[in-house]
Amino acid sequence: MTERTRTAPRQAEAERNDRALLEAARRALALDGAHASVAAIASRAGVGIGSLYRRYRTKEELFQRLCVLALDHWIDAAEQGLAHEDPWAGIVHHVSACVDFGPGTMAPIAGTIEVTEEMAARADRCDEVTRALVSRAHAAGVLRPDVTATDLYLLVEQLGRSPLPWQIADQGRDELLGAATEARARVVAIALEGLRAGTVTPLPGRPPDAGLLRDRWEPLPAAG
Amino acid sequence: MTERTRTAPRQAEAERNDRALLEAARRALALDGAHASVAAIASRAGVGIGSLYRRYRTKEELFQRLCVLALDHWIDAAEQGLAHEDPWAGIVHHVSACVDFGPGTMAPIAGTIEVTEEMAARADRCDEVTRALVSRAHAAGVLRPDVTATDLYLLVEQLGRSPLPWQIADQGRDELLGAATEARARVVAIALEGLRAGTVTPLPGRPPDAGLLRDRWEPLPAAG
DNA sequence: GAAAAACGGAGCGAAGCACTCCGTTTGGCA
DNA sequence: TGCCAAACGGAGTGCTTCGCTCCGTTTTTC
Repeated sequence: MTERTRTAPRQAEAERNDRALLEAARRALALDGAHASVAAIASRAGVGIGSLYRRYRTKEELFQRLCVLALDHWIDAAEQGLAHEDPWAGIVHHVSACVDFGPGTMAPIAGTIEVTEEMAARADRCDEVTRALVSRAHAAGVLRPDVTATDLYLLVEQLGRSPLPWQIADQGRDELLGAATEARARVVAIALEGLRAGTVTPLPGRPPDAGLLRDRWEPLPAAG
Repeated sequence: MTERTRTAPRQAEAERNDRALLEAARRALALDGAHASVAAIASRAGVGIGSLYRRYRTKEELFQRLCVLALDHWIDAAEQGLAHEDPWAGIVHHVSACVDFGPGTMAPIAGTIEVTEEMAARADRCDEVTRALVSRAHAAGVLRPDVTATDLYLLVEQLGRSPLPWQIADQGRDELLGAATEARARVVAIALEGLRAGTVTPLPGRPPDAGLLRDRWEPLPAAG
């Protein structure tokens, strides 16, 4: 098959624009949460509003797509972690990769958009793969035994919500961007160290229920 | 002086309202960042908009007051930490107390309000007292030596930005609120464990510059 | 029962929102 | 070279939400 994968230049631009849009949406969401506006996203991506709406029929559709990508990223990071021979290195890889993408960024829009089947399926797979990562590390004795997969999720969500790098980028203080990213990496390293086995102080309270993370996404039953 | 501190009932209500306003503002800021609206704050506090504006001439003034309170809280927590005999317990107390109040909540409005002298003075004192807490722990050998005061600040800011409890409260899922708070405490405990001396992996990169935290608050020099 | 003080919220002009519509630009092809 | 389809950017639209003012009401005091 001598299939020519020649991409038309206009089509290539469209693809670049799509990537820029999703990246911009991710940043806007990290900075402004649920109040992120389509105008801000398009402008940040260097793309006209018209082009945004040619690709996504509504703002909600764009956000849903972004959620799918974030979940995919999470799954990939976990699978790559499982591919590591060293279970501890697997955890480290997973957490670091997730924090960089920032799945916690999606949390603020929980409950404001409809959960598609695509999203739900990805979320299930997330649970699966994360639990596998955690139990392998538990079995190897490298992860503190009282940490659950839900604990890990919350930690990653928390660490990924650092607005500092994006805030600095948004303010145009580019000379500080490297320093901000480095600083965040240090915080992640500290937290990772706290996950290691061999600690003395047990975690407080009961292990968190996984439903805690899911329920946010369901529409509210009724108003009081 | 037999000064009668009898408080008029109407004056007591005013005080209660003020407290409710500040608490509501804190929550609104945690949930909506810089987009938090005065209407939402007043409504959440169960107070009329008119009453809000009788106490604070502008939204900015309210936020400035809130920043002062947050900085005071930070300072108090550090001083109480220093009062502990055990340097490690001091760190733990400081971090836990700060996360509960959530000074990281103020980060999103950095650069959108003018920094008053009151705020600047408090910020200086914060630096001072935090550095004291950290160096005492370093001297005692209980805090990992490569952690700086700025690292600690970033960690606390990060941990304090957990939106989960407030998000759940906002959605009216009160039955989950306790679980959410407990879950957050576990994450904090994990991070604290990572601060302990005796860890093997050194922190990546160079120690962060303190200016990283300050520059956000200064108005931008000019638009590109 | 009148003055003072604190209250809640309707209303205002301005700003911001999601989204539509359309004139322009670009590359492929006869 | 001229024409068409495709992708483009952004002004315009109706509507919501914003910060804030203004005012009628309620409560306390004397």
